[in-house]
Amino acid sequence: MDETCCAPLDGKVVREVERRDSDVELAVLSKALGHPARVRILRFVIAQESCICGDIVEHLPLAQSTVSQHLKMLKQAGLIRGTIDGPRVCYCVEPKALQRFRQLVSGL
Amino acid sequence: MDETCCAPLDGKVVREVERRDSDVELAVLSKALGHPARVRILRFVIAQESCICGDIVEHLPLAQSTVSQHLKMLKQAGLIRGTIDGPRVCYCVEPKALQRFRQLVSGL
DNA sequence: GCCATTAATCGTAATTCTACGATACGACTG
DNA sequence: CAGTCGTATCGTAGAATTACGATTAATGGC
Repeated sequence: MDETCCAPLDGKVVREVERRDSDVELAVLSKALGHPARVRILRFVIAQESCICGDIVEHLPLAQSTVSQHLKMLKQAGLIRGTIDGPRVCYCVEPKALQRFRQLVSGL
Repeated sequence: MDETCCAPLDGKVVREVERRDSDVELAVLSKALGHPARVRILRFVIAQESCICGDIVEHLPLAQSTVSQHLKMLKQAGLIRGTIDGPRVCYCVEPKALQRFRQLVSGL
């Protein structure tokens, strides 16, 4: 076995790595909300607490395909989740991700 | 005088406009932190509380011109301020903007 | 099974971002 | 006043984002 491979990291190194991870984590979440349409979508989803994609499209001055793209980005960042409900897709917020975002921003 | 011009808005309209403004406001701030390098720069500036541009460049694996670009974006979003200090530029955080960002994210 | 409905994906054009080296600019130093 | 140091800006190439219409895929009703 290679001693250096899995040797325990000291506290300083651990914190260093964690900090860099959280740089990326915060950047990913921030980027997801880096467009007004996505802020609006997220707020709408939170307000409605469960909402069908079509409702979001109606609520925004954007094409269905564009909204779908924005939803995809929010989903990839982990901020929302989409569950299939018959022929529709029901979107809802992912509270843990939102909480994590709050935590990271508060911790700045 | 045109009555419709400066007529008082009713509460509903005011809240509507405020909400849309804050969509953009949150998007602008989020976008500024939508890149790991900028998160790292902001954290560095906060940690050092006052720091020379050159120190930031040393601290990141990026060219000086790239760092300067990122600083410009953070400045344009209002998150940092740069004051000229002799031949150098001293960057520091803009606490009000940071506080506003926290407020907007908490309010989601 | 066929059709309508709903949402995702594809293709594409225009714009913006990211990174770099090179260059310009402003302010001290000798 | 010439030179140096620290930053900003310019030019540019490649990647990513944003928007749309057209198409595809999946589901439920007839």
